[in-house]
Amino acid sequence: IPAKFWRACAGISAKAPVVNSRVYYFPQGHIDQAASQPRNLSPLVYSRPVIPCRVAAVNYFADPNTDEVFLKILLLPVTDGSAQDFLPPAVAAEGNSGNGNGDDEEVASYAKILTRSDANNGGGFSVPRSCADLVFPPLNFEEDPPVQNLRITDLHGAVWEFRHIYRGTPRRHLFTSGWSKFVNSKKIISGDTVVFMKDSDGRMFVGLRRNMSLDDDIADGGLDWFAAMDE
Amino acid sequence: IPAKFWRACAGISAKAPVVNSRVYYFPQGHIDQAASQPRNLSPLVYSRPVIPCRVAAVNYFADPNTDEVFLKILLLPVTDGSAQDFLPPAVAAEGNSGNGNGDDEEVASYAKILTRSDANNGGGFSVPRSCADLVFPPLNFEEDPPVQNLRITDLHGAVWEFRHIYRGTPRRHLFTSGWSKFVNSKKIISGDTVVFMKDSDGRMFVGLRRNMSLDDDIADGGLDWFAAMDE
DNA sequence: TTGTCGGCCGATCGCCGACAA
DNA sequence: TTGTCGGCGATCGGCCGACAA
Repeated sequence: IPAKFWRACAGISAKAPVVNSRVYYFPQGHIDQAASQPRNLSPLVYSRPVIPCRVAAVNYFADPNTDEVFLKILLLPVTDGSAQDFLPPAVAAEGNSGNGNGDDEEVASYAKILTRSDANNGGGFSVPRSCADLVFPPLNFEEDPPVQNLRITDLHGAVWEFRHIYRGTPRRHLFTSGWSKFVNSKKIISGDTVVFMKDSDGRMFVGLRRNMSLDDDIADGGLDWFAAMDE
Repeated sequence: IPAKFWRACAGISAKAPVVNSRVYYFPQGHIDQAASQPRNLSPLVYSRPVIPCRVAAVNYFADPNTDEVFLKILLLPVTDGSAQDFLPPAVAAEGNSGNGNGDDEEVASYAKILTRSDANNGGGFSVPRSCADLVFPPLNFEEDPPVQNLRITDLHGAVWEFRHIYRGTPRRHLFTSGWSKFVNSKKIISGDTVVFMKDSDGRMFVGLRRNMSLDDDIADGGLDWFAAMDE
């Protein structure tokens, strides 16, 4: 997926490492915290607690089941001086747009944590005013009520249609038809976050951030298996 | 699963080989027709088109997803004369009741191919008269209407509850409440077959036979990878 | 005896404004 | 500005007898 969408979905606190920057890799931390055990690692990797590396590639993905975004980071150990400009072509093709692909283009985005009313009740979604202003096409307010159908693409390319209406007393923006199908299909629950995005061509996208805390479990700062080296 | 249930569900045309009988095994036929490739076979197996074998074990199973019954058959090649009474304990424990386990006990069973009304419409099931007589407890016909709740176990031990009622003009046996939940949960469609069974203790069971023919594709005689040898 | 149909009743879904935080 | 609630109309599931094959 494009890096700009990854950043919008992952949130401000998530940072992707810069390609060709140098980092420290902590094998034991990786083993402890990874959901799946890392594979294809030479036994030599475990022989030291920390390994200086160069970030050879960073690729952006969205989980096909949960829509959660994640990174694949290719690290190459640096022996401090030799052969540092060896650039493998391996991962580069897998996650499209590693970088340099329209990355300067800006993306308008708005993230909202879903309330119980958004996720469970009546099947509607209360659109925050600034979300409607920032990413959705302006309504024709001379209609009564103002209403439009939005076609929004998720991170896998599937298109979802939402009825966007401005009504009620006092007036507010709402998603009605199409919203509950989206919620049920994605198994979204209150506390999860939806991220609406619009690229410079006006195309709209939607991503998800799952609520990682039945009891505010994991701290907000990321679980890093690497740390940036001081230059 | 017990062999008696396997036989009731598989139908009259399916035949399980007799343990210790001699058969011919056709490796190429197995490879051609098997959904999954056979594993752990010595390359020697493929060196000949047909291999004389002894049936060492036959075990009865029901697919956890489709409820379809199937067999696991352990074949041992016979070298014609030597070491024929070598009996491995391998598969014997896996599918309970290989044989000899209450196999003489009789099972009343009734199989019905589901009509569109059974599978799609209104959510009811038209119980054939003889099915009700053979396997379900008799209703109290002095009630109006005669009605009872049946608790029927599937081949994985899960219990399903059906409301069995005798009503309508003219009177007929029907399943109402509980039937559609069963149909939806098992993904049953018209053309599939349900098999109702009752053991000698009056416990009732239900199995399924899926309709293997979008266009009456496969002939009725089984796909045998072995053939009985003449004695 | 039993497959299919239309009627109909109740449950659920989901769109709505009211109201208050 | 927006979260939650009760109302209520439309839709759907599913129980029913009628009727015919």
